[in-house]
Amino acid sequence: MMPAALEVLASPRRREILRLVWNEELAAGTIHRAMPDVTFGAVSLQLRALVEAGLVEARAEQRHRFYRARREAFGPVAEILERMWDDKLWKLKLAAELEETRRGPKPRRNRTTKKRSGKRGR
Amino acid sequence: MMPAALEVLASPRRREILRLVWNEELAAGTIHRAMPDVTFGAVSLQLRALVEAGLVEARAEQRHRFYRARREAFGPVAEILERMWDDKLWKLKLAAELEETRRGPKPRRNRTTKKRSGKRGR
DNA sequence: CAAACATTTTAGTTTAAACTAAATTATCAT
DNA sequence: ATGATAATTTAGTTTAAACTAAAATGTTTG
Repeated sequence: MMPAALEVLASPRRREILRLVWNEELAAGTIHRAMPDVTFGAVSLQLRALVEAGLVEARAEQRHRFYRARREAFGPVAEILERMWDDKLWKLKLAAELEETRRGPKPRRNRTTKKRSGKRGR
Repeated sequence: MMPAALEVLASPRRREILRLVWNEELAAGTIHRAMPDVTFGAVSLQLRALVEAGLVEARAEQRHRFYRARREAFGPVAEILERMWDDKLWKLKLAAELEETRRGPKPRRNRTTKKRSGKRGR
């Protein structure tokens, strides 16, 4: 548990993702489907932050990338998080925080990355 | 330990303050003197955040206000923090983070709140 | 190879956090 | 009251986080 991890855990959005990949490995797309209020891109960026902090692992398989929590990396914090997720009151609190904490542009509607032409090589 | 506390712990500055008032009660001014790179006002605001999160208690005595950590409120996190503070490597990390994390206007120099006229009633 | 799918990356926008400077409040001493 | 000291509060500034939209990357399938 390094100081950086505390920063990562501060975000309700990242905690929400963490909860999803706590007990099972999930593909990025599956994680995104569980939080339709943000774009796929946003989820991908948060997943990156979690991986860089060493809290989550990624595994590529075919077109998918599967993510799961590295529970060993949490130490005593694992307990705190699990208790939070079990507690109904805290579930409500998380919902409220996600509402509040939404940053970036004002809420719009349909949240998948929109394709357009699809040309241009690098 | 509520979700809000995780947010509060995310700030290196607040963790620095917390460390100071972990084992002893200190006046706001004493705390500020220990971190001369920020103004008294900035310290006061962070103290407020810590008190509002229930992590720190304040006691008024004469012209002073004494602050101390409410260690009961930390649960398993207390251990994490104490280990962080004991660890020499983490001490270096904290210094680096404080350097990095300095927000607000670019660094200037002398950091006490400057007085001016001092009139004007409310 | 093109098209579809799964995901990441980039560039730019909005919002909130951490801060500063100054003003204000509060207490004590003269 | 006036002044000195201790701290808080307010208003405004800067920076970084969370996000969006679009483009890019990589993989599988026809």
